[in-house]
Amino acid sequence: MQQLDKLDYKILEMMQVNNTVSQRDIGEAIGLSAPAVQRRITRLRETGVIRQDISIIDPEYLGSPITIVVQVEMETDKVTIINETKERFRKTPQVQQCYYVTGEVDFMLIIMVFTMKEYEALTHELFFNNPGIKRFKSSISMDIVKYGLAFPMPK
Amino acid sequence: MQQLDKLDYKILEMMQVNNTVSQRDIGEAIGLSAPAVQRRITRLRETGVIRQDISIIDPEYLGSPITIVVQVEMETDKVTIINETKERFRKTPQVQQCYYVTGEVDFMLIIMVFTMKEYEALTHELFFNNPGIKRFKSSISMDIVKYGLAFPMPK
DNA sequence: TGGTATTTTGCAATTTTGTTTCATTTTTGA
DNA sequence: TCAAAAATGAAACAAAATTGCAAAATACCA
Repeated sequence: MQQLDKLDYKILEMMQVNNTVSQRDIGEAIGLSAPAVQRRITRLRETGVIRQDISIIDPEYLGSPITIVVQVEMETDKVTIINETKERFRKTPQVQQCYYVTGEVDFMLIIMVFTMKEYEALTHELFFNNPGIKRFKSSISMDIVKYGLAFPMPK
Repeated sequence: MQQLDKLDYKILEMMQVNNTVSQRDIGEAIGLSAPAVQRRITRLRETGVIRQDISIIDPEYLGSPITIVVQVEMETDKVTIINETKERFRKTPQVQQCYYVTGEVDFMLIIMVFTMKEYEALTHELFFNNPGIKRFKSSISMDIVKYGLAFPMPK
């Protein structure tokens, strides 16, 4: 993907908040025709700038969701162990996000489950059954103050 | 919103991964006509089960994004102070997510910036200029292992 | 259990949106 | 300055979403 211009930024800015706006409306907002907008969106998707298009679901309507921020400390820095662990986290559906971080701990996880029983089982699966893991600390969320993936466009 | 049924779950399951699939395709996958799917989606949106529809953008294409997990500890538990702080986090565009958590710290933030200068300025704005905040700890992400908001449907 | 009211559904028609074509304009690079 | 490449808008086209309506399924109550 060659350099993005200001029009691309504006399109991304709109779509990272609402990707159901029509190309006509986007075009009107930024001063382009619908086909021009459509070509840009297609290219943004093909090149991976737009990585995914999703609905954000409010889990409150599906039960009593429990969000937990988990800090994971590893025994070792061995690349193979780290990579295996990453792969396991990636494949676990309850893990919404996983960051490999600097500092005292190695991983930060955002996990969502619907019961504590489910979380307990998950900790066994993810942590206790994994010899590479030294310890983990769970912080339970009492309030999801902000929830999204949007960020300000640079410059 | 009255009780969701299995068909709603399936629709949500599909759309939380890709909300550009056509209603016809969804209908085919779950055994409903396109209009039936459309009515369900409309209701899911109106009632807030589907909270938002967005494009996920890969910030790598816009510069050198820096993701930071920040743990924030407050001086006090006073509700007004806590609420003001929540509101500030909510309104800050660089804050992607904010969880109010149990344990040693009070808030967990996922922050994205494009330069350390920007982060430094942000810490002043959010933390140093806020007397309610006792201390904060930044963990810089070296690798975003997993990145999303999807979760497994219950049951 | 039987009957009625309510809701949900599919089909067909309509409307809106997305996509393609093509000639023109703009930008790029030599 | 000029030629090649890229991007654009208008119009035509295709596909998707939406609406109206009658039939089927479900829920409710006597």
